[in-house]
Amino acid sequence: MIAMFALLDCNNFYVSCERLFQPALLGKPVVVLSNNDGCVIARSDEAKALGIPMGLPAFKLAALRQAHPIEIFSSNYTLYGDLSARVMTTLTQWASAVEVYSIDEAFLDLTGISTDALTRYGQTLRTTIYQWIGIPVSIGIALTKTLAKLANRLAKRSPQGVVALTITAEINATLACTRVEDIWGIGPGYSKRLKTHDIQTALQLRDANDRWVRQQLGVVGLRIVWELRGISCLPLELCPPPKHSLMVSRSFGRPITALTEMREAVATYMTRAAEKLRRAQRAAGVLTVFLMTNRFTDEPQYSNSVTIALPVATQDTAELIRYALRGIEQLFREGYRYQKAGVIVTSLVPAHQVQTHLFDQHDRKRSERLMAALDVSNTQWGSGTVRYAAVGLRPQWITRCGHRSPRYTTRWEELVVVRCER
DNA sequence: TCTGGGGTCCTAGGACCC
DNA sequence: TCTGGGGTCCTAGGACCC
Repeated sequence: MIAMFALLDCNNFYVSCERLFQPALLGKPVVVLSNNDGCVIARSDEAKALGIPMGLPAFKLAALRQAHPIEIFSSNYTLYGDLSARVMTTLTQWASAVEVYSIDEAFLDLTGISTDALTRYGQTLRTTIYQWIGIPVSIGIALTKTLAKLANRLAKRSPQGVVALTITAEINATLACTRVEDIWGIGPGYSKRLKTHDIQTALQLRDANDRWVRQQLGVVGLRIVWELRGISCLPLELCPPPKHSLMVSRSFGRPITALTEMREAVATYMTRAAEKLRRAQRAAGVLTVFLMTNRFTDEPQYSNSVTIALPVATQDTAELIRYALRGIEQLFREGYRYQKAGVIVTSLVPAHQVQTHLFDQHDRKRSERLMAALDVSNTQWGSGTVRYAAVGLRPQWITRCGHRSPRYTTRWEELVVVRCER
């Protein structure tokens, strides 16, 4: 049986999440900003029509807002994550296999559905998602993931929101008018190289010589070419492979100059990373701490990192904070205005398979119980209810999020209030 | 004043081994 | 004088993704 893939993508996902609870925003230009309200990471169609590009620094919106009533939101990942989970859960009822590819995208296995029924199937799925959750989606269907991605691009522009790309003539026509940089997996580097060899379109790339492609773009590029030919090389990944690394890093709301504040920030990020580790049931064997000044200014620049091999892999917040602080003290130099810091944990191992050693002083059982209690408290009463003193009491450097909407679906005290008047 | 925060995979080259 | 060949592991860096 010939495999068939669908790519379902939530339209302007973050904007759609905001609109779900503020329907008055429908039809208006809306943007969502990155962490720290730094730059634009999601745009409504109306915002795109105004020429607002992805990644536009937020301060450049001010001029545009003089002329147009653009609505601005800070990122509200709690809300987006919850709505994403609802979409993904719904999908599992619709396909034999679902790969959650990102917060707003999923690949579906549609093998076995007859070719002429594919579009109808997609449309029913799309309607269901909109009725049940309220998020508009686009669906592209084709023989390979890479072609499904292209079909999805067409679907976004089609009124039905669903495109099945199964007829050879249509595939060829689509590839002929697709630029190489719009192919999934062809980034700026590869597309530049392809263009110097006068390969401009997906069709030209598909028909290129295998050996040449292998030499120019490696096996990754060759897989893409085969996928464009309709030969599936990228199977669905049904259970996400365990993570190898994990990072927590934020820009500061204002520059940090004092070590005391830097210590608080690093302890805070380390706390968050330890929580992520425990949720994933992993322990970290190596810890990297880094800091940097703002590279967009003329101020003196300094960035550096230090990597610490932990004697025993751990997921204990206190222990990790201890090493992280040691690291940051080593890195910190007076006289700079720091803009960002972060922690990366690597060499992750399953938490129950940690290799201890003879001289290990740490009471691992006690630590496990303590962390469990910490997590239960903070889940029940809100993040940061119980915390280590190192994170500080009232941080002044905290990430900006001046336009964040309520966490409508996950916090009782932030529920939507409906008033009925008679 | 103000420019995100996560991840993955592949490759080349060096160290080391037999 | 003449100095192999093949393998593994690790790391850094580059490419890509959302």
